[in-house]
Amino acid sequence: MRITRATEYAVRCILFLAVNGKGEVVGRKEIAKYMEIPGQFLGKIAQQLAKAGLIEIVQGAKGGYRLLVSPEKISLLNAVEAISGEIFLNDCIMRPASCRRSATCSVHCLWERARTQLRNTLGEVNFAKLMEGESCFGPLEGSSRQGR
Amino acid sequence: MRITRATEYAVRCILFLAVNGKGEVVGRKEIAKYMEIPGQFLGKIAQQLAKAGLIEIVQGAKGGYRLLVSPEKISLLNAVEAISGEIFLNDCIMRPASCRRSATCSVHCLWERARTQLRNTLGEVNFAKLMEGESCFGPLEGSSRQGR
DNA sequence: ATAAATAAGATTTTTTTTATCCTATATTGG
DNA sequence: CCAATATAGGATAAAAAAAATCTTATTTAT
Ligand code: SF4
Ligand code: SF4
Repeated sequence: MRITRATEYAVRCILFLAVNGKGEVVGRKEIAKYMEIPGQFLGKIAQQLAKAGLIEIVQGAKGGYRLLVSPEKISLLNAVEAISGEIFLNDCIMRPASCRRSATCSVHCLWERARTQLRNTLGEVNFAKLMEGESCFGPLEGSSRQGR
Repeated sequence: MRITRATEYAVRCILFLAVNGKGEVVGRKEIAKYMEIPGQFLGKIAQQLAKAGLIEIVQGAKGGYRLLVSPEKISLLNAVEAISGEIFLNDCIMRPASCRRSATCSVHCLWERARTQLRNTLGEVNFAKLMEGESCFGPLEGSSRQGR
């Protein structure tokens, strides 16, 4: 029940690009160095982010990555799912046919609820917020009170 | 971002024991057959459930497993964490020292929030509810409105 | 005693994750 | 145009985690 390292790296990468300004090209090595990401691995991750339309890859000397979408329009969920694919918590949520009980299983329903809630929480915060660091404090707007 | 098969099996096992009644000994093979769990694998899982104090293992002929705790006192979270250990969503939540940014990182805070929320959701439902199947419908008592 | 059942440790197999290697390609600047 | 610089992209390797099974030992009912 963990996000993968690749996902964590992707979040850091987007965050760094966001801080440097949307549209600004930042070298892969620079990102890797500052965000402590294995350089080549970042390359692979960038490919997926590009495929998801979040960044553009600029080749050649002075190449690097450029954020295509405004930070406030990228949610943490977008970043996570761009790398790991849609979040399901259990196989039966992804493919109900994988378990013959799924239609009537009350546990199944719980997973579904937990999943929706998790996705909502991650979907509520965007990278503009994350840059500011404000998301640490107070309740998220639009969400009913929950923890902290 | 998935629960493991072992965890899913553990949940099924407890559910089956709960349906058969607390204190009742049910053979491992019977559980495995009805709940479609690889028999020997269930043995391993049972060891962990026993270590967590949820079940008792009864050896010998007519042996099997016996639920030690009332279904209403076992939350889904208890079952999950008995097998997978405490839920953290990211390494930095488990060991803040693993990332030097953790003290000031706003993403870190988000993971913390998501984690708390997830654990709360799983902690709110118990196996008595799951047996009834009621947990599928309506909001969970005690929780502010969320999804569905 | 014997048969029936699980325990427990070791081991194997499979899958996923993480990372790197290598050749190709694009871009900049002289 | 050429050389230097950087990333792309496919293949592969290494490591870790998950899933399952094998083997021998132990326990208990009859
Ligand atoms: S038993 Fe329920 S929760 Fe488990 S896999 Fe089947 S449908 Fe999903
Ligand atoms: S950057 Fe933030 S979220 Fe990522 S590991 Fe470090 S503290 Fe955690």
